[in-house]
Amino acid sequence: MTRRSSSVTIRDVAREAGVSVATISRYINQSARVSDDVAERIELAIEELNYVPHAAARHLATQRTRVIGLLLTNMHNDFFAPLVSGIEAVVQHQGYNLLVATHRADSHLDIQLPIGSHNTDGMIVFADSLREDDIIGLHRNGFPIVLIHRSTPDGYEIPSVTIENKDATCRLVEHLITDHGRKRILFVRGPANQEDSQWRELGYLQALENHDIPRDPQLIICGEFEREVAYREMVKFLEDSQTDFDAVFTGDDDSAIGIVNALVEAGYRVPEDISVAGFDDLRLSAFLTPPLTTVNAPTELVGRTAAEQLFDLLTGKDVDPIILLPTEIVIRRSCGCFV
Amino acid sequence: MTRRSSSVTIRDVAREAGVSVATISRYINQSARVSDDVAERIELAIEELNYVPHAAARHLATQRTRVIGLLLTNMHNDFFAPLVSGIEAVVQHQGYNLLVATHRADSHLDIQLPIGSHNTDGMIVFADSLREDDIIGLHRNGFPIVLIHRSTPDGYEIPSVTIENKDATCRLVEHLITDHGRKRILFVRGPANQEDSQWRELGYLQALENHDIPRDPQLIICGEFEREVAYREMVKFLEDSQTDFDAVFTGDDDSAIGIVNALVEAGYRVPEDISVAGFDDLRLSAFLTPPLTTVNAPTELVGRTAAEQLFDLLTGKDVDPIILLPTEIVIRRSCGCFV
DNA sequence: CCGGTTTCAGTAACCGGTTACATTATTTCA
DNA sequence: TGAAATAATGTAACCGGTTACTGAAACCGG
Repeated sequence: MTRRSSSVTIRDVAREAGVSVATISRYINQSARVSDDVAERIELAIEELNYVPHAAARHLATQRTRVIGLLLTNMHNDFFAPLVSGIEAVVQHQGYNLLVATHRADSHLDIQLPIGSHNTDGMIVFADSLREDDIIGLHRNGFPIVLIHRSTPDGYEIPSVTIENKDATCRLVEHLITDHGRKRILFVRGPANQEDSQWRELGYLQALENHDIPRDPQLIICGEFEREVAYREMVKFLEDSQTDFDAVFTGDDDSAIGIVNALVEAGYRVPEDISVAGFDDLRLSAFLTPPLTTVNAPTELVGRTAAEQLFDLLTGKDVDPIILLPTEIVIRRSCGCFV
Repeated sequence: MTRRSSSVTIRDVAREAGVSVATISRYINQSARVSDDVAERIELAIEELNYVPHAAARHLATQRTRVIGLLLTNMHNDFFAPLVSGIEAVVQHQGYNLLVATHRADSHLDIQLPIGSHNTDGMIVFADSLREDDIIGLHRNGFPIVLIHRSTPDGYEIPSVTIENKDATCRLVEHLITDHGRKRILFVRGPANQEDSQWRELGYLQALENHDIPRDPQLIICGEFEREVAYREMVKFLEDSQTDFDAVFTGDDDSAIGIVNALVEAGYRVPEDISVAGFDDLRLSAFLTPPLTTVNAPTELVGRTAAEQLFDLLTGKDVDPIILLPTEIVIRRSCGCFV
């Protein structure tokens, strides 16, 4: 009948220990010394009553949630496991909690964001999980944000952690050209509005240009960074297109898997007939048959770095506005090399 | 100087709209009708002031957080992506948020759990991420819990969502025996204290027994459900052991990848020389070369189901104490079949 | 026209912590 | 020895919502 919840509060503990609530609070938060005698009684009372502080009450009083948010576009791609893992490690180390949500930038704008200043102390925003004006809006309100796999909007200083895409892609495609003599290289692009995908496409085009290979729009198909989509598109390409090709560069490893599968099913040998290279270096890429030549993206490090940036932001430390993490070409078998 | 945060509160909105805070609250929560006139003024005031309700204050007043917790052992294995994805979908659909944390059952017990009754309305506990007495303790306090990949402790009615392990394993191993004539089947087990691993081992042993094949302790190695560990152990086995074998069944697909890799490196052909089969049917398993014969575990469904169970628990609905989701054998190429 | 509902809105007590300020006891040191 | 500094604790006002209770106006049937 009474509204009082069954949970034991700080006042119960205070009564049990024979001290004031302030003292309990100070003891718990170590915010001031308490005498040994009192400390012991408090310890006992807490034990006795099985007291657990009420998070919401604490958040309300302190105006901090000790929670940080992570906004992703989806969670089912294997790419996200190390990303979340890296973030989680830092968050846990800092004694914070991690709130995870998925959201698409294009979704109904008027609905309330699952995470934001109302329930987290700061957030990490992945790629195009949030519209630019929403990001700016939050930032303008002083809400700490770190962007990953997405650059800072012009004119704003929102820290961002990205990886080097273009140059590595260019060098890897050049590897296909110079070391394996490939000239007709199919490019499998990702989502149009995702920066990683755009940079990788630029790197691909750059490599062609560097070697005076004319670009052929026929040689670009769209895999959406999704294995199944890439597989389907590749099958369709093999059936419909008369365009011949001798290599495939995919903007992501996940697609590369689908591509290789489609190729093998169609009777091509990888890498003898067709060289294949990807981007990401997923945990599984080394174990594929043939092992996938790719670009290593330090995904867990991206997560870790972004989380650290965010905590620097929260503690008022200086924060690098832009962090560009290096990537590294990983030569394996799928391009044609013997390793 | 003042402690007052810069954020706008419900009282500001009330003043702006010329009504009381109660009315604002009622309007926002749709907990009672307000006249159209008032509704419009409130809407305007909220817009004008850019008001966002303070989550902690709301939680404190309602004694609900609208957050559910997910406790995992780690996050880096690809297995977790669909699991989390499934949970997240339901949680989002219910208008809740998802708090994710990792924890090991064996870690220092006295440290406060990252999630629990203090900051979530309920939680989903994966396998051995939490000690049995901690689970029971929380449950005794009336905290809603759903277990996944772990059965209910004896004598308690904590809902659990698990998958059928033993029978499917048995049948798959029998497939290796009867359809491919394998008799010396290596088993790669997972963590000793994980139930899935235990059941799969029982299924393996059952299959041997059904076909009068003597069990050989030499033919069991430990892969810990980790690709790299399985790889290393397999390499070691190939170097050290004189024991011959003609098939490998691994308790999980992740290990199977490492196993195949070790076998291929050692000059074996899969499946011509050695049949390989796994368990899980990870997204990538179909794309491996050769495609992996395995048992399909409905991992996303496990997540979805567990989340639904938890919400039933939260809303006082009847909850199945035990849900055992069916698994299905998936025959591909790695066992030796032509598909 | 009148008592009884129904509808809409306001007042203020609460949720369970934190912390500024006040108070008392204990040292410290000239 | 006594004034000042220090240490340990208590009191009560917050934090920003929700909601039980109350009151006023509108509505309704007879």
